[in-house]
Amino acid sequence: MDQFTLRQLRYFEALAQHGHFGRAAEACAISQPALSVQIRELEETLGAALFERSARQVRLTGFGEDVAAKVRDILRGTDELADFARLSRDRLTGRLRIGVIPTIAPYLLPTIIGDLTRRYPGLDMRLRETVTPRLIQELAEGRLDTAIVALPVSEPSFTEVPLFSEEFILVRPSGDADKPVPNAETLREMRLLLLEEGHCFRDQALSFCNMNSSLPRELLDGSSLSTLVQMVGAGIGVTLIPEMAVPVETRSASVSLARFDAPRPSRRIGMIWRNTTPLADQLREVAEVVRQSAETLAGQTAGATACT
Amino acid sequence: MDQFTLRQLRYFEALAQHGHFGRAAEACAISQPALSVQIRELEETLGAALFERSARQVRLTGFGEDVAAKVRDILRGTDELADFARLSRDRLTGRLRIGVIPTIAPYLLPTIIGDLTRRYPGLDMRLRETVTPRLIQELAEGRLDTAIVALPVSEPSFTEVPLFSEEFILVRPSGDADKPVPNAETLREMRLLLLEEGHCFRDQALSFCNMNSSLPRELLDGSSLSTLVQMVGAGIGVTLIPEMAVPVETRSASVSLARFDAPRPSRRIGMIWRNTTPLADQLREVAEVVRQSAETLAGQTAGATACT
DNA sequence: ACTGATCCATAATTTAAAGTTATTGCAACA
DNA sequence: TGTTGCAATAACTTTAAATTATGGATCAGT
Repeated sequence: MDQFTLRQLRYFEALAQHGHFGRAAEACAISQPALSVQIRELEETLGAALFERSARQVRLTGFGEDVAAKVRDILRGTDELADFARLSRDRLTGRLRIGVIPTIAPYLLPTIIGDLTRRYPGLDMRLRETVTPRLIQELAEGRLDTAIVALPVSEPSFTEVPLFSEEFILVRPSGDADKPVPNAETLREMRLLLLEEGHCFRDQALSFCNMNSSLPRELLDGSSLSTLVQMVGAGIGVTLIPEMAVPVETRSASVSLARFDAPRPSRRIGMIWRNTTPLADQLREVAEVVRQSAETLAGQTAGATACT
Repeated sequence: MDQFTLRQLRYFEALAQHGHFGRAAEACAISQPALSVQIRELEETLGAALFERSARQVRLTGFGEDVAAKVRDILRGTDELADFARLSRDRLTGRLRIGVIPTIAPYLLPTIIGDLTRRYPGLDMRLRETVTPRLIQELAEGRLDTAIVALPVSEPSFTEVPLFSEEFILVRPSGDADKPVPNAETLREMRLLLLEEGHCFRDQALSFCNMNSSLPRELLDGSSLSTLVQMVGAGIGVTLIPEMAVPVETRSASVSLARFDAPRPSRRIGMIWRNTTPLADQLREVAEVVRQSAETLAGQTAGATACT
């Protein structure tokens, strides 16, 4: 009899309240002897009598009263825990840490933050924007719950679900508007402005041109799509940006936009999480919300990208 | 699986701390499968995963972290309860409600309060002074833990332990100092001042004179021994006071004291408590402390009562 | 004072919970 | 591609907690 049990504390509270073994036992839905035994064992564990049993009534001892106060606190704590668990059940709750790559975050987040907050009130959403390798590392270390990145990631310990695809749009100085749209080969001959190393979008663009990322090339690296578009506007070169970035990034710059001819370059965006995460079910829901948000966003964007 | 157990919460805390089933199980001094099962059952009870088990580590989920905080509170509460019980064990502790009759209280209490406080530090002593019938009622109702009264009480549901006997001292106007000490019969002819009805000492005094308490008599009732002695000093009559009251009550009054000849009137003072009280062992200790206090007091008093 | 009713404790037994050892299965890593 | 580390599962044993039945004390009413 090393330690008391919660069950004993519940029985104790019932007996303290009813002052009667039979009725307290009934309230606990057990037989009277079961209650007697548990109370006796609790008293043995604590080393002192909790109740004084006289012929007509059962009442708390002074010690019992002190114990009752502490027991109340403990049981209220367990009730709170049970309530908390019940409220959290089958509901995305608490903290959700989402990582997003920089070439998606500025365009998608404003929409999905609103949608997710509406869908999951009370959710403590924490967002992190950084490049894919960091997201992968933080996800693996359990410092993120999920990430929105370009697929495939091909980490066997991660689950990937596709969200949507987006094309790459050519951004040229406005004077080039009437020139023919280059294909992958001709694009290779042009001064192509790209994001600095580490960004997956840089590799995706280079891959479209069949160029090796690590080869030393004569290109200027920008730290954001916004910068790249500004540089194009200044006539320094051309660049590619993902479809989703078009409305935001070309709002104020005087550049011309063009879709490529087939095979059009594009990338697949998806959500990833650890295979082992217990949030998988909820994350699938989140993915669906994000997919719909992106779809809506693409619809609104369609007009702005009527650029060929 | 209605509710979780304290055991599960302790295992949960261990696993949260160690992040490893094997080591946590070792810390809990159980086998690893036992821990696995209890954690699984806790998760089922709460309705959500508490840990994410990946190949190389076990870590808390967001939900698990929230639960861990609440579990900490609960377990600290149980620790406190266990500590409290351990400290209280085999030690008179908490509240002790002692009733004392008015013809004892003023003389004995100053001494025994000190002695008991010294003997049981931290004891929350609560004293009540009233007449025996009330003490008996409150004791029976559980509103007192024990009482110091004149024996016998002869309540079958109470245990009595004798503490000491004390003689009744005759108090006469100082002018009567040289008169012969009356016996029970001659005392009956004198104007005897007594406490009002309800005080046992009144009955004891009348009993000494073989007088019936309820008979209409020409006597003045005082509400305290102090008043009676003052009245005697004013020459209104004579009275009896218990030995123990002598030093206090005759300090400033000009009265003469006399012991009776045999058979000397006296009364036995004792402690009583409910047969069912779980404090019986400790109350026996308390009785011994009180007995010794009274003995010491009687020794100091002896000189002042050298009055015959 | 006997009698019946009330009520808690104890005993014997059954049922449920928790623990054990042995084994399987999955990932990670060399 | 084994090998290893670690948690899950299975089969079984032990311990804990329940049940029903019974006993003994106390109080109330005849």
